[in-house]
Amino acid sequence: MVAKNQITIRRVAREAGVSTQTVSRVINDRPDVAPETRRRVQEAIARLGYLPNALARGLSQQRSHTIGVVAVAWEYYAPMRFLVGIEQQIRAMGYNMLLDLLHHPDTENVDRILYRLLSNQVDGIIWAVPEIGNNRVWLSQNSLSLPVPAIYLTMQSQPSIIDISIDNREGGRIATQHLLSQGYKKVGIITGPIDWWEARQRKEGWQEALQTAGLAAETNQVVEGNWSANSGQGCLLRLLEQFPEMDAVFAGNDQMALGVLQTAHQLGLRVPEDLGVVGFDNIPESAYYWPALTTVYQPLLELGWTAVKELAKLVEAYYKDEAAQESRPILLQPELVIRSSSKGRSINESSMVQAMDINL
Amino acid sequence: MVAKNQITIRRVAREAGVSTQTVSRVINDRPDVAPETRRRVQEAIARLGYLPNALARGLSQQRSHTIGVVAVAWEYYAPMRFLVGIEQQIRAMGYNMLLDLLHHPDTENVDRILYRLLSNQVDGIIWAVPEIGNNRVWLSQNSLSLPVPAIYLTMQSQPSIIDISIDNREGGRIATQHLLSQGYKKVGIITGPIDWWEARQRKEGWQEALQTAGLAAETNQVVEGNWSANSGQGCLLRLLEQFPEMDAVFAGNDQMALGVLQTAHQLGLRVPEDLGVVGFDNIPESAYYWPALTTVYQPLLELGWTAVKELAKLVEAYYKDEAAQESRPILLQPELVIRSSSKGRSINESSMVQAMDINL
DNA sequence: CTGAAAGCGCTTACAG
DNA sequence: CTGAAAGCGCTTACAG
Repeated sequence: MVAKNQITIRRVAREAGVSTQTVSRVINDRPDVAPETRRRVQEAIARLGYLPNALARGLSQQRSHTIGVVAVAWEYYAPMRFLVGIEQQIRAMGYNMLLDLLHHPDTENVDRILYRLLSNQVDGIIWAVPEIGNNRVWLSQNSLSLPVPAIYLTMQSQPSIIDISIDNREGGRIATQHLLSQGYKKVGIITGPIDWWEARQRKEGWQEALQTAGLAAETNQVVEGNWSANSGQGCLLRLLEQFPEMDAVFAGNDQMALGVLQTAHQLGLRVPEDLGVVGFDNIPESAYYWPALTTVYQPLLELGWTAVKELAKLVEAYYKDEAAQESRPILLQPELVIRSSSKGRSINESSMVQAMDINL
Repeated sequence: MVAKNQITIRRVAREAGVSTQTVSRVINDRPDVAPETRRRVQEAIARLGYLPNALARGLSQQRSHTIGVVAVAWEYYAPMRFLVGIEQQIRAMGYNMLLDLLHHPDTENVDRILYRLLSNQVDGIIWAVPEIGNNRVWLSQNSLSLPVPAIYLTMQSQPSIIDISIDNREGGRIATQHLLSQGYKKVGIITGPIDWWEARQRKEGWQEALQTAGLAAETNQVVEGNWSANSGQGCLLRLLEQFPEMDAVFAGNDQMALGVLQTAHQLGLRVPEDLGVVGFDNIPESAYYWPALTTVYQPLLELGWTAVKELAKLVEAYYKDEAAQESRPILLQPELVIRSSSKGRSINESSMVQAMDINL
């Protein structure tokens, strides 16, 4: 073992002429230390550049002040965005963040991840992985035996599990209703992969809006994409084929909407005059698509913040041995962002001018 | 303290009828254990669901097997992308990843971050923060006293510091040279914020390409953006004003190039006939811009992988007390991705058909 | 091949 | 207000 020459608490104690537990009291800001003693200790700490060993502290305190975060290693905007929110809040609350990324969130084995997290004695876990197919089954088998508090993001609520999600159903509903309010009548949908909970929810919202308006929501109006811009292209072509009278389309995310816009150009379809388009996510670039994209904003940072705050409550209760308070699923509300791509079938100004109004 | 009822090594030892150090030998896969003993121990571990306490192990081994990663909390593609690469490799090599995100990478105080990382006894640090303004000065004051190995990403090389970067200068050069090879002669540039090292490097590459071709690279051909699509819009307008004869523009990233494309549409400028456009990054959506964007691919995942591998070498050498091997800066090469936005001033087919060839 | 003992660097009752 | 001692759960020479 290489001597790191790390300064220990013992060294500080000797330097300040006090016992180690007095140094410990000062470090942990306890009140029961004489002012003069405290000063001497602080001075010794500063002079020696003492850095408390968090491993030792964690071992003796039986907690690490570390939160384990499991997220998805994808290049899409949303997962990365709420990861940032999570990190911000973890930082603000003084915890450390141990990060694991899943590369195959639909199938990846969860045990290995939990093993590492628990082995590192995390105080709690945030499972920021969207529900896809059966990737929640381990929960019903395991969750009760998870020895630390956990919060789950983006999933169908289950009994005795605390989850936080964006209200995707409502998002799909307001997106579709907006199209209807602009005079579009035949609204198709390009869903995300339908084994994703979020994709299904957005589709249900679309359906609800159409049915409320007394309009059809048939299977020929639906095509399933895979979130990529590329799939948006193919999906629009298929949709036009099986639903030729379509005058508007709701795409399950902004990337697919981008594919739709490009393909519309290629086909000579004018957006929004011939085809209204609405996306989902409000990625920063969507305001600069051509035409600027109407889309649904998700409070992703807030999602991350909320997750950490809720988890922290559970963790503190856990260590104080309080009864776990009644904690129920939280649903954050999305908001419609109206831009040029959905300006209706009959407008006077050219969409160009509108876009310039908005973006320049 | 709440009893977590955690199974300890002592409990396993009792269960298997051996000493704790024999259990330890089995856990750490040491050869000197009798087969039958090993079996009994493994069986006890499985039966009890024993999970080694990484904190205790770290404390006694004087190392945590954890790598501290400091990155930038931005929504841009590149920083998030190499973060994924870093995570993959950290995982593959069996380390844990302690993550800190900077929200103001240009000014943020570094001490607080280092304090937390070192306090957690990280084996090494990856500083995945781009060089901006003076945000490297702390290095010259501190680096020699950093008690653990560190690797820096995306910065101007400095003596006795190991850094890994994409060759941004070369990227700028091939982007510009490509425009020239397509027949464009008056190439403007929209740089990123010029206090960013990457922005300066890309600009130097642009300059070099023009000068090599015997063309001018004057200040009126240069405008400084801020990486956002929004700034791409304003920058194009300014550029057209101060450099009216411009027939092509090299944008410092894809988002700004997107702003250029949209503004060109709004002004009635045809891309690529009236204006060639090249971006930088090759974000996934860039293939679906209108027209599809020519851009420069950066091996970002590889950047992350390489950083971790190099750091691991240093860490292992450090713990074996070997001399730190000669380790010098690494420069990864970018690649040009040719699409429709730079197809030259005089082409026969419409750009629409070309785009369809490529994307559909 | 196996185990008793000491040690990693902290914190925690407990006593004064 | 302060300190001696024990303990957190592992691993490491050392001895046999």
